[in-house]
Amino acid sequence: MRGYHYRVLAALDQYGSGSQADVGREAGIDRSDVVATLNDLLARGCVRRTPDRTDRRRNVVSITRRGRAALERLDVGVGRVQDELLGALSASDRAALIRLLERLA
Amino acid sequence: MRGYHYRVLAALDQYGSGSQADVGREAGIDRSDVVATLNDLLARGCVRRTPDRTDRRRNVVSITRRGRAALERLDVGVGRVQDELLGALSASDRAALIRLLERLA
DNA sequence: CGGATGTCAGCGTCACTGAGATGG
DNA sequence: CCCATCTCAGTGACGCTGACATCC
Repeated sequence: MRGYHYRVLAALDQYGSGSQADVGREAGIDRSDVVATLNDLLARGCVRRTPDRTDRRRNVVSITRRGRAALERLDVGVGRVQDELLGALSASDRAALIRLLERLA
Repeated sequence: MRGYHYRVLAALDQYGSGSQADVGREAGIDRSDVVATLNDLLARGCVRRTPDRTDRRRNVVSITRRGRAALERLDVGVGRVQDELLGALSASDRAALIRLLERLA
């Protein structure tokens, strides 16, 4: 899986089901790229895509049990990489860096 | 111009002339990509590429007057973008962020 | 011989644009 | 009518790999 898959799964986990456009906005991914990413995740059984009957333009996307399990594994990996990347920093330095970056964001 | 062009010009300005492999190492760019980047810069008259007579495997790359002028214009633009990006931070916050990032690097 | 250099072709990822069809 | 949504095709930038010929 790539960054796009991780971001989509994380967005679905955090914000719950939504239209593809919603997912794109939450994950910071262009609508065009959401399509292909969801196709991949669908092939892996990580998400569901069901037409919205109240608004026939939309698909409602939701995360599956497999998707949640995959997300947990990815979180572990991301945490490990993050610890390695930030290994040179103390806990308070790490917090300071995150605070500064959040202000930029 | 793209990031690669900027990084090559900046490396030549900082470290002086060198082989293409040197430039790549200084700018953090793969040897393969250095070739195409130098071709572009050559077409713009920003660099020179001359065979090294003491080591016939090498080309010696150096920055031209045009290249230095281009680099100065790019520096201005980068500075403006940087000020905009970091606008939310005080001077001391900015210094703190840079120090933390340098430790990661 | 091992190792460095320059070059080329190709691939994967992220990010964006433009267009079209459908529907609110 | 305007606007949102989903989809597709294409492009650019960055970064990397593998291969090859050449030369130290």
